[in-house]
Amino acid sequence: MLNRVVLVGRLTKDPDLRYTPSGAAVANFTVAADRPFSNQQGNRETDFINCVVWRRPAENLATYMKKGSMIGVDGRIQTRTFEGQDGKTVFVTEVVADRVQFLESKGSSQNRGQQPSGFQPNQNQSDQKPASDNPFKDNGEPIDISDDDLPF
Amino acid sequence: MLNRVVLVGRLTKDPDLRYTPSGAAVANFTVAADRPFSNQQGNRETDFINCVVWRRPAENLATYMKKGSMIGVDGRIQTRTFEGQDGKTVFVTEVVADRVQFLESKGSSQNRGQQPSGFQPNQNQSDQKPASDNPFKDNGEPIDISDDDLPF
Amino acid sequence: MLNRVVLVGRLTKDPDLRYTPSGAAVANFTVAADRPFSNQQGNRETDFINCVVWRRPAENLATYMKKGSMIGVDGRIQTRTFEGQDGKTVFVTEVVADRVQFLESKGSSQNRGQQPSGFQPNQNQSDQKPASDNPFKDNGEPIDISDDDLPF
Amino acid sequence: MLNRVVLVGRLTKDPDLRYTPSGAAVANFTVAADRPFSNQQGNRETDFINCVVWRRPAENLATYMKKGSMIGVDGRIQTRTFEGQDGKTVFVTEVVADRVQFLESKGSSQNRGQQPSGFQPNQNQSDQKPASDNPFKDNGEPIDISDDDLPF
DNA sequence: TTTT
DNA sequence: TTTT
Repeated sequence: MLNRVVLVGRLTKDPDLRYTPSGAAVANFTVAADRPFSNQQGNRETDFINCVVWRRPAENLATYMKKGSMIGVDGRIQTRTFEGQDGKTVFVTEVVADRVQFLESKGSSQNRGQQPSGFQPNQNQSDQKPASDNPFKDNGEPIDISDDDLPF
Repeated sequence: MLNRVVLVGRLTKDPDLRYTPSGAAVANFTVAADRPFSNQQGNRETDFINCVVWRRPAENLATYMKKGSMIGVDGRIQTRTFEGQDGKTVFVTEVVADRVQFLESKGSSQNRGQQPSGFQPNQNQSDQKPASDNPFKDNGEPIDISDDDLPF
Repeated sequence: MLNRVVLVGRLTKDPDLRYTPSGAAVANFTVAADRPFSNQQGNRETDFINCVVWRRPAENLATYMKKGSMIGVDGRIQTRTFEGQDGKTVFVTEVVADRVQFLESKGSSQNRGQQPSGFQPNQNQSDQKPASDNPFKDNGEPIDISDDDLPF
Repeated sequence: MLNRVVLVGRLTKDPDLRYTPSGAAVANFTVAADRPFSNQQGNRETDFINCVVWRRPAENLATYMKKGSMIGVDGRIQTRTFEGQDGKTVFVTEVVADRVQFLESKGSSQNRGQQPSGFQPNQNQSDQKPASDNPFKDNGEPIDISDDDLPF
């Protein structure tokens, strides 16, 4: 009856932006958050937390943040199940972000080189990623996500 | 680099208390947290969030709380993987509780009847649960949990 | 740029419900939250955290919760200043609740006796509280709260 | 009984590091956190949240972070009172940090010019601040803070 | 007493 | 100005 999560960490990959049949934007992303203390072997571990954000913040995230960018997430834990390809029920635990805070735009050097540094939208994605043979993955076209997942 | 979770909800079952080979107590439990708003079909959904707590609070949880008890959890999200029985890697996302707050001891009527209400430890579990044929599950004996999972 | 608070504790007094000139409900209340550990003198201290909630949840809080009731609060810290009666600037730090969760309805015995226990609205407040000679305090009439404080 | 705060924002001034009579380090600082949405007049407001951190993290904060640095704070709300200089009781609400996360070391240009950019400790504070005539303020000597405030 |  |  209360369910609140706050994360600060880095994106493990570029956000994956898609659209529901009804046109709602949804972005999936993973936050890598280093644990504050080291384990018994003396090294610090990292949690890789799957997150999802809907609508306008989803589009902003995909525009401004990329692999390695540091972000803050304010949201809640959601659990859901779906039918796996082998017919088995798959259990998913993920964070639904109410708000995403951009904490760094991942400067020039890690920016795939040719990119000027600074806070520029990644408009021409065609320069940056090889064309996908999945026509639904990289061009913002509707894919098979149910509108039932919309949080509000 | 920041990773904080706060939950309030009810236990979906009695906490599952075990011990590592080195004798550290660990309790697994699931918190059911109703979402505050209803979905498009007009009904409220629930998230079922797997949690783990170590050491003394694990023993207290198993002693005082049971299926249906309302608790608060202050912790962090942890992700880990293990080898499934089919050889595949299983990904787990769960909450490691730093602190568990007892908000209700689940009063008499749901207390399997014969129990007096109030805040009594569940000492003689033998009255309450059928004997398990897994000798490691219900008597607090060490089972196969790695001490590597100890958070500190 | 991220600002999140979660509290669980008890109301130190009945919520104070008022209305802005434009008719928006606002309730002030204080949450007593015991610290988890005891101090050097061996006793546990308590934090008394001032909170405010707006609109419908404000009215619900005033209807269903009272002094001693346990609640959960999900919100953010707000700071503001105002001119004190001595002309000095007063600094206020309080929690603005986005959501308030009722965790207990404060059972019968503490319920001013004549009240049946359970989850009944306190409709006829006139039975319960002596009439105030401040006409603005107990009858829901507009008082001097600025609409500027409205969070959204 | 649960009391958790997470903040991300910028320091409004250099952290104020002091020591208790028994030698425990304590740093006071204020975090400026912009609200996510704009008010009715169309501008975004900011909350200025007073915080305190003890021991080693206090010294690290004072060493590595300064006015304008972005930090994350994981802690709890604390309220306390003290006798004001006019004999009146003063009420304080502040955040006690369990953990402080450095999110930016405040690069060169804002670094008072002569400082090389990067993540260097501010060792020779004498270059940066005018000598104080209060011998207790800038040299790490014990001042009048009670050890009673120590959180653990 | 306020940061970018 | 403090709750159980």
